Amino acid sequence: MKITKEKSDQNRAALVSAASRLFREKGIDGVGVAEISKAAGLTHGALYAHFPSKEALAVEAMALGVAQAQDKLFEGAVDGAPDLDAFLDFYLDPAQRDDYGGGCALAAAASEIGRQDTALGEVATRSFLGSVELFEARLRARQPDADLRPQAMALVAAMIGAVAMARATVKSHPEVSAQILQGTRAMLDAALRVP
Amino acid sequence: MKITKEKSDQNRAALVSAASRLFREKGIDGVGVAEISKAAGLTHGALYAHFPSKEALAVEAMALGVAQAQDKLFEGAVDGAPDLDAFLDFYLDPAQRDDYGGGCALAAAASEIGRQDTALGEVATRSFLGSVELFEARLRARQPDADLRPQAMALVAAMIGAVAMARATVKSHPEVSAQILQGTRAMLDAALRVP
DNA sequence: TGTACATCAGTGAACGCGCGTTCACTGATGTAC
DNA sequence: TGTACATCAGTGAACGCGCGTTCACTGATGTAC
Repeated sequence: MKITKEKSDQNRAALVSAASRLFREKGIDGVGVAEISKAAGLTHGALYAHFPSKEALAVEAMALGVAQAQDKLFEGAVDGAPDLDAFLDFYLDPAQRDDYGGGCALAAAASEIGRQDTALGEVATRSFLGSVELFEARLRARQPDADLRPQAMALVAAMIGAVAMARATVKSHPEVSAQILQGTRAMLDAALRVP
Repeated sequence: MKITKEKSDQNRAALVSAASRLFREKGIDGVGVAEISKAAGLTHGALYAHFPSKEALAVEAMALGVAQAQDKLFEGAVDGAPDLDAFLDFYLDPAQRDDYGGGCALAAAASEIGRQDTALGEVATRSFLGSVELFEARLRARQPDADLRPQAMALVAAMIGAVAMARATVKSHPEVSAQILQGTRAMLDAALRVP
């Protein structure tokens, strides 16, 4: 049966939201369209009224994850400048490591993105560069003239790699996992500290 | 038909080798037992004469990848001390980034390991800690007394994260991908340089 | 405002397909006498 | 050394299952008159 435009939009958003959470939790290959649709309170057929394919849904789901992360980043913003230290505290906390579904989409999908279609890599790169710019701005406070882009990229990649490796190690060696996060926090602190 | 013990051992090794390469290329969920068996010159039934499940094969395949990486590391060893700089050159080179099947298993599976069974995380952690020890030994040359473990862990995770993100970005933004590798190389150089 | 009807989001059965795993069978190997 | 036979790695058909996608159908919505 046909439903109101408003309800249809809600359903679409519910699909993207469920996909965003489930893809991060179980990986893109690890969850099917039936499970996503069910989580959104629909049947799988309805999914194809909104998206041409699972892949197209994955791209939108990744974009939502990115948008949510930016919202979180600018939550504690003062004068438009986000609180980078608070963000690092949040990002490198064991709670974020253990929250696949609500955590960082890049860390959750890091090694899968390169194997998926280019559109997903496009969205992932945009998200990555968003963080890089924040780091770069912070670095510029102590080295105003240098080309700080590659260094900022290295720091963001390090942060993402830390969460990915912390997740890979936590089941068998929880103390190693914790040390990865701590060591990375200290490394980023040293690199970003304004003297 | 029954075959010689020697041939059987060769077939088993061929299965592990093919699995190691294909899992890194396509992800563990992205390749089936039929494809692995075919690549090893066997049918899928034979796989179950050697391994109880696909998962058990994945653990051995990861262990092989780790062993190969260590062999590579100790190739250029002088007095038992591997050439860390040469290893970094190799690891952060675009060629390694583009060689999923022959490259680093941790970078290829980073975000998948945590979702798989603990046995795989165990092997991955062992590999990770192997590299951490090398980095730690190098760091100790300039700071003999400090607790350098967390810092060494952060550097190794940064290196793996760099390759994972370089792979995620290379299709849509090759210049970003290259800068991630360059920036990480420079960061590791600075951290490891003996004054 | 009331009526007739085209629209289309959502349903659920069905599609072909490939998955991981099982199993009866084959037949050369390797062993026991 | 020669013969009889148990072993077991490998084959290939078959298992049930879940996958992504399609499609005929439903029926409330929203529009045209």
